[in-house]
Amino acid sequence: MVTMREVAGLAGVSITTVSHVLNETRPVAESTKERVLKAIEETGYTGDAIARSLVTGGTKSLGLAVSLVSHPYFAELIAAIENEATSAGYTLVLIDTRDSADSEQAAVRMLRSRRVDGVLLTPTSGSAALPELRRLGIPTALVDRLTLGQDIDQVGPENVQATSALVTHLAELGHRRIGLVTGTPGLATTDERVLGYRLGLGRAGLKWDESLVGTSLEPMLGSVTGVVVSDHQVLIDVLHQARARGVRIGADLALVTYGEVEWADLVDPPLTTMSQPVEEIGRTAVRLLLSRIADPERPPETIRLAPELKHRHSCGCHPTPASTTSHPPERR
Amino acid sequence: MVTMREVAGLAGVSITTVSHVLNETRPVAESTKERVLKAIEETGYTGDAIARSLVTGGTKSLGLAVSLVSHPYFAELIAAIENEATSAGYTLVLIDTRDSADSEQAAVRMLRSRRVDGVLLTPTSGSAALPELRRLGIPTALVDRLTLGQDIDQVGPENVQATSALVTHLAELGHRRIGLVTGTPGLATTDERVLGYRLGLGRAGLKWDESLVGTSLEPMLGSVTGVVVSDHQVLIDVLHQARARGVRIGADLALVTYGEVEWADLVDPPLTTMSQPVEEIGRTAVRLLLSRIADPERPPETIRLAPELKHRHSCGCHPTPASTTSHPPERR
DNA sequence: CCGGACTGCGCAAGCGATTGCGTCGGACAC
DNA sequence: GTGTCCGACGCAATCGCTTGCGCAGTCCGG
Repeated sequence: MVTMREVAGLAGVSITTVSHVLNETRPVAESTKERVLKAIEETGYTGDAIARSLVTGGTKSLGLAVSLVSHPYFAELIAAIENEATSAGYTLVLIDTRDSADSEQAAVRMLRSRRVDGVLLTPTSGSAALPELRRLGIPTALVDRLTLGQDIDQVGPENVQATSALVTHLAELGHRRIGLVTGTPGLATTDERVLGYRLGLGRAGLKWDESLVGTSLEPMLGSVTGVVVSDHQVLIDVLHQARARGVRIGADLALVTYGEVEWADLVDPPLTTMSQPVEEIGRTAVRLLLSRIADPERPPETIRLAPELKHRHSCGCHPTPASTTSHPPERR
Repeated sequence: MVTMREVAGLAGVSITTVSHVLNETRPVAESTKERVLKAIEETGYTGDAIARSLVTGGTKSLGLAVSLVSHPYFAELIAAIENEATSAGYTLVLIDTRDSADSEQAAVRMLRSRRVDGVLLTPTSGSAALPELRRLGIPTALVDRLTLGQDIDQVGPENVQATSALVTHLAELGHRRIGLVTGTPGLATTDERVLGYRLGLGRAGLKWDESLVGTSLEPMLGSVTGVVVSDHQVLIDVLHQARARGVRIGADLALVTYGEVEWADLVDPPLTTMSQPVEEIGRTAVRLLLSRIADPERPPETIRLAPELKHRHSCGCHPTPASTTSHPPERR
C-alpha cells in the first residue's frame, strides 16, 4: 500500500502537511497543496482508514446486525440503509444475528471490536446484546422490531392501529368470526399485532377467541370466515394451506395480510395488504443513529411509521373508492 | 474502550503476555494464563481489531460490492455469503455499486482504504474497478455476473445451456415461434442467455428472428406462442402485461422463466422456472476468495453452477414424470 | 531597528495492538 | 561451583496516521 510517507516524499513536504491538505485541518499554501495533490494523484494514494481510525477513535462505519434469514423486507431495508449510510460517508458492516441470542451477542461483540461508530439492530427476543450496548454507551438504534421502553432510539412500523384497521375492515364486510395467523411468537412485532387484533375485535364488538389465533391457518379453517395474516413468512404457508384444502380466498375466506409483496397483485385474487414503509424505516433508522452519534445526550426517540392499506380483492370486496363505507350484507 | 494495558495491569503481567495468551502464539504458564483470562473476563475486553489490523496488515474482513437495487436474489445471496464468511472468521463490509461504473469505482476505493482482505464483486458493465483491483493484486472473486476471460476467480450460474434447455422445452411442446424477454442489456448474464436462446433455437431447427427478442413482452405479443423470460425483474412486468392484455399464461402463451421466486407456485398457473443455486453460488464465491487470499498464486477458477428446471404449469404442459418425452401436438 | 503578529510547516508523541530479541531464574550435567 | 539450557516473560520498535506545540520567516507599526 502507498502510504502518506511516500506521498510526502514525492511532494517534498512532511507527512504532517499531507495530512493537513487531506483533511483541510489547517491552511496550507496553495502551491504546496497542489504539489501534494499531484503526488496523491500519481501514487494512487487512498489513505488508510485503519490507521486513521486508530488515532481518531472513530471508524466512520456502522454495524448492521439483523436477522438475514427471517427478515421479509430484508433486501429493501438494507438497500435503504446502505444508501443513507453511504451518502453520510459511513460504511456498513453487515452481520447476521441468525435470530438467536447467542449469535446476536457474538455479532455485537464483533462489531464492538471493529469499533463501529454505531449499531443498527433488529433485536432477537431475549436479546442480551441490547443491555450490553447500552451499558457501554455505544450509539444504537433499533430497526423494525421495537422494545416497549422509550429509552432507546428506534424506528418501526405502527402495528397496533394498523392491525386493528385490518380487523375493522373485515368486520365492516360483515365477518363475525375473524382469525389471526401470526408469525414467530415472542417477537415484539408479533405481540403488537396480536394486541391490534384484539383492539380491532373490541371495536367491532367481537369477542376474543383463543382458538382463532395461531401460527397456522389449518386449525381455524372451518370456524372462520375472515382471517388476518400478520407476517410475510406465514402468508405463503397460509396461501398453500388454503389451496391444498380447496378454500377459495376472497370467496370462501376473506384474507387481509401484512407483507406487501411484489406479487400481491399477481395471484388470484390479488391480495389486500398492509404495506410497510420499509424504505423510510431504513432511512429514518440511519438518521436517528447518526444524530445520536453526533449528540449522545439527545433524548431517545421512538418513531412509528404508519403502514398503508393496499386495497385489493382478497378481502372479498372489489375495491371501489367508497367501498368501506357501504353497508355490506351480514354473514354467518 | 478497555485496552490490553488494563487487562495486563489487572493480571499483573505485561501486554506482551496478554497478547500471547490471546493468540496462543507462544507458551504461557498455566497459572498466568488463567489470571489473564480472568482479567479479560472481568473487564469485558474484546480486543481492538483496528489496532490489530494496523500491525498485522490483514483485517479479517471481506468487501461485498454488489448492486443492491438490481439483484433479484440479493437477500438469499447475501445471507449465504455472510454465513460462509462469518464461519471462516471474516466480517463483511457491504457496499452498493448502484450498478454504475462510478459508484463501483468509489465503492472499491472505499474497500481498499478499509483494507479488506478480499473483494466479492458483481461487476457493472464497463467496470473500471476490476482492472484496478487486479493491478493492485487485491484478491477478488466475481459473483453472479461473470467476465468472459478465465483469468479471475468467478462463480455464477450456467446460462447458455440452461437457457437453451428452456427453449428446447418449449420447442418440444410444439412451439415454433418462441420469444425471449431479457433483463438489462449489456450485462454478461443477459448476453449469455441470449446466446443460449439462439443455441436452443438452432437445436430445435428454428430461426432467429430479431423481432422476437426484447426487454418487453408487449411488442411480440401477437406473433409468439411461447416465451422465455430471462430475468426476475422482467418477469413481473411480463406477467402484468399478459394480464392487462387478457393473455392467459399456459393456455394462450406458454411461459418459462428464470427467477425461482417464492410465489412461483402461488400464481395461476404455477410458473415453470429455471432455479438458480443461489446459496451455493454465494458459498462458493466466498470459498474461492478465501482460498485465493490463502494462496495468491493459485490459478484462477471459473465455476458455473447449473440451474435446475422446476417444472410447473406455465409452460402449458402438466408436469408428469415423463411428460417431456412424449410427442406433443404441432402448433401454429 | 526592534518586537509582535501571522503565515506556513515540521517534530514527535501518541492510538492499541504484534513480535523479534533479551533477560532472568532455576534445573541439570559436569 | 560453574556452565548450559530452557521455560516464562518483558522491552521497545513498529504499523500509518492525527495533532499539539514550536520554530523560522515575513511584514508592519512605532
